[in-house]
Amino acid sequence: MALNININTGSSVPIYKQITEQIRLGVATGRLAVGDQLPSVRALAESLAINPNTVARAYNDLAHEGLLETQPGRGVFISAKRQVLSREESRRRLEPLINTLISEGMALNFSAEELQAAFAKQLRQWQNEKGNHHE
Amino acid sequence: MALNININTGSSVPIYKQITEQIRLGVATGRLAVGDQLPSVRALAESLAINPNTVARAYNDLAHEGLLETQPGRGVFISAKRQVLSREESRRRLEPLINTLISEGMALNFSAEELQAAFAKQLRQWQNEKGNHHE
Amino acid sequence: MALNININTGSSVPIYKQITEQIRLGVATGRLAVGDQLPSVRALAESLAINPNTVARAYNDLAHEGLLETQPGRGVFISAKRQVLSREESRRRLEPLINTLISEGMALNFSAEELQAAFAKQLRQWQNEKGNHHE
Amino acid sequence: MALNININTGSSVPIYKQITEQIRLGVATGRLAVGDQLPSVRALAESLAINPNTVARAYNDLAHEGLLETQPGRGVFISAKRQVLSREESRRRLEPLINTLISEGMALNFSAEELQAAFAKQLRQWQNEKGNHHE
DNA sequence: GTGGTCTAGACCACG
DNA sequence: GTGGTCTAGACCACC
Repeated sequence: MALNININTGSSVPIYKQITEQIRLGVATGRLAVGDQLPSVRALAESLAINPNTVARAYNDLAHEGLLETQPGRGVFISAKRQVLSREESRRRLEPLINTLISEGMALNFSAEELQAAFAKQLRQWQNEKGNHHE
Repeated sequence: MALNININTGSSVPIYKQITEQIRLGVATGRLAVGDQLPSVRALAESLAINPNTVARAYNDLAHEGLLETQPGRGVFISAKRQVLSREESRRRLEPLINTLISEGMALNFSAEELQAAFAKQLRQWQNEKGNHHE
Repeated sequence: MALNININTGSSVPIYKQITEQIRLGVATGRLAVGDQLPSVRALAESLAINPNTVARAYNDLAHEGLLETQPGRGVFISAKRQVLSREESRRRLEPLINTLISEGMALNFSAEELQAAFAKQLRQWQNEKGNHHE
Repeated sequence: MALNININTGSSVPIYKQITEQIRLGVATGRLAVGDQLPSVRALAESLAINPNTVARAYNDLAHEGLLETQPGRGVFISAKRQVLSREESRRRLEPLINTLISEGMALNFSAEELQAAFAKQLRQWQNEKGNHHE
């Protein structure tokens, strides 16, 4: 199944990050497998109606991470996924992300229960998306 | 209890956001109570070795959120909590925060269940902390 | 129709407020419609012969109010209208505006009835104006 | 009846202006008559728990306007009220005040009807206050 | 002393 | 090209 990238130009998240994030996630969720081919810089830029430089930057970032490879003349491919972080290191990185969400959520006047519910709801939506790709 | 703000000038997170974040956190945990006076713009700027304008911007943002009040000539104070944003707007702002956590969490190879559990655990810690400050 | 902003540097009203005020007015009267692009920070600063930071601050304030959106690298646009503040907060902010009008009006020796009449008259003019822009 | 001045230190309106405004209004509404004595700078400062300099500045402003006179050694008194502005000039000054209220009110998402109602309601409150003083 | 406003000019991220 | 952030330093209003 081809990767379907969605861009929100109104968001404060930079476009190139939206792209890298979605590809990274596609790999993490199994939607993109090792060896899969991605659209060319030009093709993706055109289909998203954005600047080719922006796509190039996203691909470039991912190539530096080793998540994909550009084979000149052939195209762009997902390369082997490597588990670089230890479980413990992953937890260490996760914690501040959670704390940020909690403190900002509380500043927005949400109770712990509301935050919990909103988080669970959003998680379910993500899982549904993932489920659909496996059909 | 005095608030101790720490700044990391090397971080990609803007300084003024590091400040707002830590003050929000102080309020959320109960370390900062309604009516508490914060250090003056100049004093905080000096102790952090940053420009007063940067502190002023942080205070300004929080004042707009209704978290604190600036009284020209007198100082800066934690204000009584009130619902400044509409619920709809609050939800609109909460959503991207949650999505960031989920997508980064998944990029870290955590399952939905693990994320949910980690979030719930962290929330419980916050509530305990807050309880302690209310003694 | 292009928005024509006029600045009075001699006024005691801060420049950034003169700007926000005129843009708010443009939106309220319908002269500025959703999706319209505003002049860039630098362009407006140059045409008004003021510092770009001052324009940026005005735009920033309006963005926080939800009246416009800044898209880094692309420009500044009028955003779809939405209820950003809670009704309670909106009323809280409206009240001092009304009180100022009343006390200044009374200082000008107008009776309550005269003020009421003048206000109603002005309101009608606004509605006519707005109607014209919607044609 | 003695003048009862109320100060709101949390307001964005400077304290000295709150004082001048209330005295000006007391005269306009007849609550303060020509020849009435005002509390001394020191006495008023103490009763309001504010800085004497602030009271002095307020009295000073009003003395410059000719609304009150300080008679050294005797006290501060309301002096003759003079109608300085022509009716037409008053109207010219009133109009922009009304327009500001309307455009800001609309930016706060209030309809013309809501603005009209809020204005009428606030006006009634002012009249009740005035009425009470005449009892 | 306090915060508010403005300028001038720099550097960065983004498209 | 766009806006975002930060610094340095000035002047003002207020207390």
